[in-house]
Amino acid sequence: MSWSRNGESRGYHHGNLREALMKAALDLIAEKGTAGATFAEAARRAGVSPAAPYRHFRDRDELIAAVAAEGFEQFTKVLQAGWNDGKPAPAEAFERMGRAYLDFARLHSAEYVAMFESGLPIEAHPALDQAGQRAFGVLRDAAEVLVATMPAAGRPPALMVALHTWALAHGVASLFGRADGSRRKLPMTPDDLLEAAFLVYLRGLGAPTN
Amino acid sequence: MSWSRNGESRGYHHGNLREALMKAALDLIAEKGTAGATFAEAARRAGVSPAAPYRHFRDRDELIAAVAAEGFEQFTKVLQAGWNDGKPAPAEAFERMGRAYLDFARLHSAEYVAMFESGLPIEAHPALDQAGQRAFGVLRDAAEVLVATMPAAGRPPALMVALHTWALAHGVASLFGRADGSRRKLPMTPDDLLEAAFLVYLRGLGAPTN
DNA sequence: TGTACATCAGTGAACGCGCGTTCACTGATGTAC
DNA sequence: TGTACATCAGTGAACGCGCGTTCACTGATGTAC
Repeated sequence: MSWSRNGESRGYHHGNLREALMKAALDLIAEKGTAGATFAEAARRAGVSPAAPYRHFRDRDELIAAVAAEGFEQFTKVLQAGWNDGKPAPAEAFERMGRAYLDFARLHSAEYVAMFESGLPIEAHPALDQAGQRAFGVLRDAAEVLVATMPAAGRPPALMVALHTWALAHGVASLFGRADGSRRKLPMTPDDLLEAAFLVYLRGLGAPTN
Repeated sequence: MSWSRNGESRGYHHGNLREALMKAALDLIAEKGTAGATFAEAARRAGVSPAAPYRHFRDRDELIAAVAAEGFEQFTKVLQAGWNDGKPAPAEAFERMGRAYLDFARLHSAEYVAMFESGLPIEAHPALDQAGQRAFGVLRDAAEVLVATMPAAGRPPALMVALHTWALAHGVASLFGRADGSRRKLPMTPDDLLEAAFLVYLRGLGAPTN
């Protein structure tokens, strides 16, 4: 590589500026929230002049949108890994996916904020919208499989189950799963809280809870 | 009153500046998000010089915190009204409280944003923290009553039920209940989605669902 | 293999803007006597 | 009832700051021949 990791010396070209700006934006979100992620400061952290980011992003929103979109890509993989094709049993895999959801929100809270609280108008960022829908697709497909294990009579709509799951996981993550100071105190771990909620919910659906 | 509603003419003293600034902050949050609510712009909208707000709030955060705290006060009342002392039956009242939750999030979305997404460190604003805990107290008390209607064997902890309810309602509200452009599309109303989730959840708890 | 040239990524200086904040001030209100 | 005075809420001008954005530029890289 032509640039040093410590930023001590690098050539005229950064070589990796796009990624460096996204990384800086994530750090800024983690430190100061979504409003603290400015173009100028991201450039400064990347060790580059304030005009340089314009070679890679049209404006600040596009940078945040790129960060959020990449967050959704990772999120999709994390959910897929948790679900693991529903093995060994759909109900168990579904819960494991829920824990994977929370892990992501906790370990990648800056990405999570960019994805869900950036306030970007999704119409203006179709790539972001699609990335988000791919992530939700994992949830929905898992819900299809889960629902199919249930008795045909009174089988609930898979889409509804997927939406309920998402709402529950998102609610737990954003109320209690924050790493920053705005998190609410809790007498149990967010994981345990979500797992318990899933168990109750699945029982309510009439699902086999292994 | 000594000040006209249209701002056309008023005396040297505004007479109502504190409230006017809070109202302006809410409008700004609704229009541009939490970051768009600046001290200067709030002063401008209240028809007052940029130095005037300092007579009422130490800084911008204190203004937002005041807005959020008042939001929690209203929220508490709305939840209490929905719950209505658990009448006529706890399960029914509990769902009604859930709808009240969503109504609040939809009809007072700027307050809701200030309450849950302002990024204010709660330690720094104890009054805000307390207001939030009073709101949660309504939920917790309702959960106590609801749980008490269930068979003593296998009765779930009320606190857990309250937290699950909060997470579910917050998840639905913040993913699907927004009035602004960042809301996700949904093939049903958020109210219906939440109500269905409650029904499933309560069934899972073994609650009598009237 | 070398050279000329096009392309590209980053420079650095400059600008206008809105924000936060301070300051000495002034007009209005209320109260003591 | 009137007057003097203290208190308070808002003024307006000023400042420094960081951000977003533009601009002509320059150093580096890659490629055609």
